[in-house]
Amino acid sequence: MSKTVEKALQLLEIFTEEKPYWRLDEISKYTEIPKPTAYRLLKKFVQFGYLQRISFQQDDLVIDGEVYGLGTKFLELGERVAGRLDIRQIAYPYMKNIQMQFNEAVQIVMREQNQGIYIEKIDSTRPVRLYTRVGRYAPLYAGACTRTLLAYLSDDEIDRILENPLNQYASQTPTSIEEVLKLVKQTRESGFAYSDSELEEGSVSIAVPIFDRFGTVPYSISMAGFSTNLPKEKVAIFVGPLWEAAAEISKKIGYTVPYPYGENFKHKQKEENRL
Amino acid sequence: MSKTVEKALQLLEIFTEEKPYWRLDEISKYTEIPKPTAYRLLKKFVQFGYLQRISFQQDDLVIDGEVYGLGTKFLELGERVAGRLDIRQIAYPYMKNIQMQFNEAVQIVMREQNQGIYIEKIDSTRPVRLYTRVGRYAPLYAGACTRTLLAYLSDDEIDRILENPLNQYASQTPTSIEEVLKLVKQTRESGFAYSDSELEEGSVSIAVPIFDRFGTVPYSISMAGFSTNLPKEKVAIFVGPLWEAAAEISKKIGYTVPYPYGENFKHKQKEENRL
DNA sequence: AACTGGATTTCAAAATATGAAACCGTTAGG
DNA sequence: CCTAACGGTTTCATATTTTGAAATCCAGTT
Repeated sequence: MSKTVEKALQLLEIFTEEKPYWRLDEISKYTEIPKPTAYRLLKKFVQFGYLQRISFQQDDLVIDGEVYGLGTKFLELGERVAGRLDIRQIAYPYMKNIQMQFNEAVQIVMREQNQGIYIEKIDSTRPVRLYTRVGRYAPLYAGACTRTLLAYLSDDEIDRILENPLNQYASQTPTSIEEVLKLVKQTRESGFAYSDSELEEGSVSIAVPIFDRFGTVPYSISMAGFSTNLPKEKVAIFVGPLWEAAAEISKKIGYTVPYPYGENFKHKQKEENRL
Repeated sequence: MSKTVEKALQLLEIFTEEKPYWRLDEISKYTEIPKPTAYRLLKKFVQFGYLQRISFQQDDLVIDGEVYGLGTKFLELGERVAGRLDIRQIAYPYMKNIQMQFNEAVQIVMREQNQGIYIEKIDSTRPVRLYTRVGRYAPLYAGACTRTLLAYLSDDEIDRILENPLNQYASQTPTSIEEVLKLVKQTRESGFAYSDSELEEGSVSIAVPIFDRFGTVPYSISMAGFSTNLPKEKVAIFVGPLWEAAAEISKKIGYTVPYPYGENFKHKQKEENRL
């Protein structure tokens, strides 16, 4: 059912970061959708603003050219989605504060079912710096920010999520359920997560949970950079300010219990949890 | 042709700022698409992440609830579109500078065929302040930022654009072609545009053009606020810094001719233009 | 003038969408 | 505890749409 729409939406999927612009016959060949069909779909998407015909004159991009690319309608609708995440406005000053202290990238990740999504970021201003992207999805089991989200789910939910196969993204991505559970346990005990080369080779991040009024952890806040600047031995230096920020943000979104910095974390966990 | 996809995309259009969340049978009634059909379309959109099922527990929103709303996929793709507009990175520091000087909202608008679209903004921090939104579309004939874009098109293009009917958005929206042309002429002669209550009642904005390497005006930069803070008599105070910023930005995107501040603007216009 | 690499259009066959009606699951009311 | 009401979901025969090979068009080349 809805095969036509499905085909249409699959067509949209090819406009990736890696290859954002396509000509009709490339699309037709790549997707194996015959030219006339692809043509008609593309035309509809253009009509609605989801795609645009673009061309490049040197570096400048001009509308109505010969290749297809994502349209500004996505900007519009993306902003509309962003608008309802008022955590962003709340968190921003605290993020800025941390970024100014350490000049590392700071980001907020939100849980969305079995994934995390970056919903706000501030980049560092170092000449060589890590880029994170708002809107990027990441698995819950790898990387500090998403693992923080995972750690504060119930054991049952964690099990359910870990039923899906684990991908190896970089040299230190945990590749077995046991490894993930061990890291989850660590996070629960220490109250923060540390990752090095789990999602991206050479990139390190430190994350702590943000609690909402129900005591669940819908968001995490993290710092990310390279291991030279964020070595594991110095974690304590960074975790403190992150906790402060997370505590303030949690309070503003309705968490009434005192934020369980470090030591206290452990007995926050439900009794029946096995980890 | 592509009726099915068309219907599907029309369905997406109902998720507006005014009514962002819908239940299935509301959708069915409102769009007059029978329930099973709407159901199947919605399901596909959810599957691809363009829509989400959401519910509200007090103020918090929870995934997998009973109403449909736009999905975070739009955040992702919106950021991707934003990424290719590197004018944003270039312009941001200059925008910030102006915002700090006057504490008014500052925005960059880009021309996209017959419309303008807000692609970057900084809000003022005043207690009562104007909100602009990135991703918002505006007509070229009304409002200072878009009229600046209009003014630097050729007469022919202006005529073509003004063939479309003019909407009245607020008390001062120009409602006849003559009015628009008069304002265009003013803008061309003075090198900036001023608007008061053209798009939104009570809101004022002042805009100047940003030139690219071809000498065309793909963007404009503007300040916006309320008439108490930005009265017409004091325009000169604001235009200067805006020109400075626009000149710097223009230079950075490849405009090699000296930026034609005020007086010089007039003879920049092509000879054959009638205005 | 002929060629080429693409984008469009055509049209009958084939696949898909359609929607009235039935069904299901949860909540509300008596 | 039963029944109603109200959504969401599924069914299935019919009707509409999609489909895509081939033909055509169009704008640069050669």
